[in-house]
Amino acid sequence: MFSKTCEYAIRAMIFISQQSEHGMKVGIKQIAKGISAPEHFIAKILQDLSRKGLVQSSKGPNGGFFLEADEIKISLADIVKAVDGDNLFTGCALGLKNCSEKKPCPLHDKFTVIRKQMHDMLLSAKVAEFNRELSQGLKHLKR
Amino acid sequence: MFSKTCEYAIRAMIFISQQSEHGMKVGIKQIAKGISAPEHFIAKILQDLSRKGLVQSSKGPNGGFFLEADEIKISLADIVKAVDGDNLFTGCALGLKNCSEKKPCPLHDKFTVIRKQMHDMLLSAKVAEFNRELSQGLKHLKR
DNA sequence: ATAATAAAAGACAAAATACTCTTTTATTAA
DNA sequence: TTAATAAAAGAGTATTTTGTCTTTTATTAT
Repeated sequence: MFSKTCEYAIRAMIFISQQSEHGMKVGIKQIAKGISAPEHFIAKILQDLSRKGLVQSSKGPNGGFFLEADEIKISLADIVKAVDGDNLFTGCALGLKNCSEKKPCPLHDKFTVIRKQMHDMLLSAKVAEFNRELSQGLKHLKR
Repeated sequence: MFSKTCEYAIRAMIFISQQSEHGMKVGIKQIAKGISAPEHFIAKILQDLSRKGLVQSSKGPNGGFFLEADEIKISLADIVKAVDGDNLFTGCALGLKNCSEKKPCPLHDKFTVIRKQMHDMLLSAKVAEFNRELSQGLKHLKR
C-alpha cells in the first residue's frame, strides 16, 4: 500500500505533532524510539519532509523537529503525496499507463470508487487529530 | 498498491480467461504481447500460478495456458493473495506488526473500513467477468 | 572562543523487486 | 524416431528500496 518510507513518515509526523503539541521540539533519537524506526533512516525522511515544508527543524542544543501552528492541519494524504507521489490516488490498479475513462482497464470503474474513498479518508485525517488518543494510550505508533 | 508482478498476474489471468473462453490455449508470447508484459517475466509468474493451481498449462505443440471450467470463478483477490500474500487485506496501514483491535495504530479503524471494501471488491471480481467487454474493445489490458 | 548538541549531507551496503538469458524437459505431428 | 513446438527451470543482471555509517554544518550555552 504505502512504501516503508511513507509508513515511517506518517508515524513520525503524528509523533512529532503529539510531542510538540505545546511548543516542544523532538530530536531524531526520540522520534526513532517513539515510532520504532531506524534512526538514520527516519532522519533522511524528515530532512526530505523538512525541505518540502511539511515539518520544521532547528539545529543545535534544544533543537529538533516541530510543527508550526498551521501545520497541524496537514493531512495524511499530504504526507503520502510528498513521499510516494500521487500514483496511489490517480494511477491504474493494473499498472496501465494509458488507462483512463476512455480506455479503461477491466478494474477501472470499481477501483476508482475505492480509491476515492481512500483518498477522502486520508485527506480528512489530520496529523494532530490523534494527539489526545496517543497521550491516553488508546492508540499506538510502536512496533 | 499491488506489486508489478501482481499487476501482470491479474492482467494475464484475465487475458487467458478471455482467450481461452472456448477451450483455446494461449502461448506465453501471445500473452506477453496481449498485456504488454516482458515475455520471460510473465512466464515465471504464470509458472508460479500454475504450481499454485490458479491456471493450467500444457507443453508441446498446441500447448499453452488455459483455465479449467471451475477456474473462471477465480477472483482477483485469489490472485493477489497468491502473488503478494494477504498483507494488503490484513496488515496495518502504518506497517506496525502488533497493530490490532486491542492495540490499534491511529489509522486502524478508518483503514479497516477501506480495506474491507477493497477486499470485497476484489473477492467479487472474477477473472471471467470481463471476457465480453474485452472482446468488444470496451476494456483494455495493454499499456 | 570553546565545547557540546543536534540536524544535514553524502557515501556506502544490503535486501527486495523486476527483468533477462540460456538450457532442459515434455509433447505432438510428420 | 525425428524435428518442431512450447512450457519449466535455473542462473544471472539491473534497479529500486531500505537501511547504515561517517563527516560536516549550524546553534547554543558556558
